[in-house]
Amino acid sequence: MPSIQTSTNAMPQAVRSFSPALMPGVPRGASTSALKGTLDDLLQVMGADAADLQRAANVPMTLRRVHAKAQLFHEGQPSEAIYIVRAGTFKVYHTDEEGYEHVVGFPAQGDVMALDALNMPHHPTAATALEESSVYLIVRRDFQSLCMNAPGFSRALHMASSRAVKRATDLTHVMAAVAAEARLARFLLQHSERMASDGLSPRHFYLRMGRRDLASNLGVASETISRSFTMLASWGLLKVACREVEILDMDGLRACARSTRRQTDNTADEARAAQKLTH
Amino acid sequence: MPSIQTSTNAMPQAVRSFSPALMPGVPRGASTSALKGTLDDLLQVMGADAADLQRAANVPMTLRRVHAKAQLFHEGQPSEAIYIVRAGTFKVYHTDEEGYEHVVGFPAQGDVMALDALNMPHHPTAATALEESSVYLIVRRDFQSLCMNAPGFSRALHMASSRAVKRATDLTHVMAAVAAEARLARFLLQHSERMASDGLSPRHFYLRMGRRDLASNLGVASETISRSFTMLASWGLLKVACREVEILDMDGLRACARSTRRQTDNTADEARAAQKLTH
DNA sequence: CGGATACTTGATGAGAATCAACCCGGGTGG
DNA sequence: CCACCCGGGTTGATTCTCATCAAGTATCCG
Repeated sequence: MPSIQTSTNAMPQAVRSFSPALMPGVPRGASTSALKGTLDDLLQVMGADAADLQRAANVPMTLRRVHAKAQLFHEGQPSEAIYIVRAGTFKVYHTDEEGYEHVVGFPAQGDVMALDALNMPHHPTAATALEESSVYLIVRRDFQSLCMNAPGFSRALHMASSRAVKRATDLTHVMAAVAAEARLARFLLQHSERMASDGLSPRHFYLRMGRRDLASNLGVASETISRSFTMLASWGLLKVACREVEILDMDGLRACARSTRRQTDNTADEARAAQKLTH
Repeated sequence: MPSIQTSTNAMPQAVRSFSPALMPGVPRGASTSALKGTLDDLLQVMGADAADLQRAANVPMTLRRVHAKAQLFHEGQPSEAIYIVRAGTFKVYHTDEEGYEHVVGFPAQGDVMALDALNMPHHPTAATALEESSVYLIVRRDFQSLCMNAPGFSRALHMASSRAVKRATDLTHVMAAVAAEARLARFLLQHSERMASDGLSPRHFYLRMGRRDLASNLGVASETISRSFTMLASWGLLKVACREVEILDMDGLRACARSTRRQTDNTADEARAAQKLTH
């Protein structure tokens, strides 16, 4: 396993013991460590399988640090690279002609950004870091040669593309729910699954994005997100303190997320009943 | 340029002269022609650039015919292949636990299906043909060797993945619009652009999907789609006869699509005004 | 012709967008 | 140190769109 020294390298494994004061997490420790990356570390971050990993050469790769609230690339900028998140979280968004910005996703560790700009001259979206982050940067020229020479990279990229398509599709599933609480519930469940697959606690986590960005991502008003949070909390499904979320009743949350169409009386009671009996 | 004999091979170039009776298009002509495909034809369908095309070998590829309303793969089925649309149109959808089916997209010529199943054991979605169609089928084993040996294929696949991500993102943009007419307008505009990029008329086309599927894709009720169609038509933006759509005022339609937030009076008047002055 | 399916149109109720006020923590500057 | 502002978050009141139910029309297929 390759070792890399980066201040934002490892997520805190013990999530349940984080202190809210630490969470904004801007300059924890000295941020002066030089950033060095290797191809095999990149492949590992991307989730390549073992066969590809051991074939990977130990060539250096450029690892760029992105400060909180800094933007990695902006919309309309000529697209000359793709970015793989090494650590941290981003928000990818598109601002339409009226200035309204629609958040497309929140890429985190292992996600590839700007994939959609590969066959376009300009970026269709912008990306800003929600916290201290670092990304592998692969410019077009290196991209070509890597696909040719590094056997595992092309495969890993295909897999990452596959995940990206899956993610975007999942987002449409979230937005397909008409009820606001259902959308939020689906989002939280997806986030929970992602946490679990990253080896973190699936029931207790800290959201890196604000209500506004979350609302934009889910396609509702930010006030509605606020209300939905208090709704879910009042039903005993979760406990929420600003951006810190603890899921109390996973099955109840799933039941709430299931209701594609509106819950008139029966389905609402069913959801509440499900939450009652599991509790 | 490779030549392939398939009854559904070429889209009718003269779109403005199609007759509605022909459109359901079920068994137009003898459907007995043997299906043969080649790698370079596949690459051309996928939109590979010239450099890759001339390097492509003329190896045979399996081309599968899919009848209208037949399903190419169903949800939960073990994923063993990807599919590239050679001709026709599909609907890709996901049915949730309540039986409600959410249409994720309408892949057409050159689109790759089941990309999201590449890194999963089972298909997360199902696909059924909306008309007589044909697809290139690439099983996992061939997929691996193709990526290794055919230099252009891996590149073409990366480009196709890029487009797929872009498509999915665009869908979220469509669904982000709150007003139903805006969603429909955005969908029609995207469809128009796609028509144009396929060399067909961007102002006059025939929708292959029903209101129900369209509504599901856009995240609204089918009745609302119906109403939105009549709304847009009554504003003089387009002329619609069942599934045949003719865009009369492209700029007006764009103005309608722009309104992210609801149009109270002024924006509605603006849209109508824009439509007036262009007409 | 009968049944089914697709599409349209109408009436009604409910949920959410919008406007607005308020609370709170953190930063800034006096 | 306090006053102040500011952005983020919560909550309330009101308007309005859309989902839903329902009925009607048209079209296709057997």
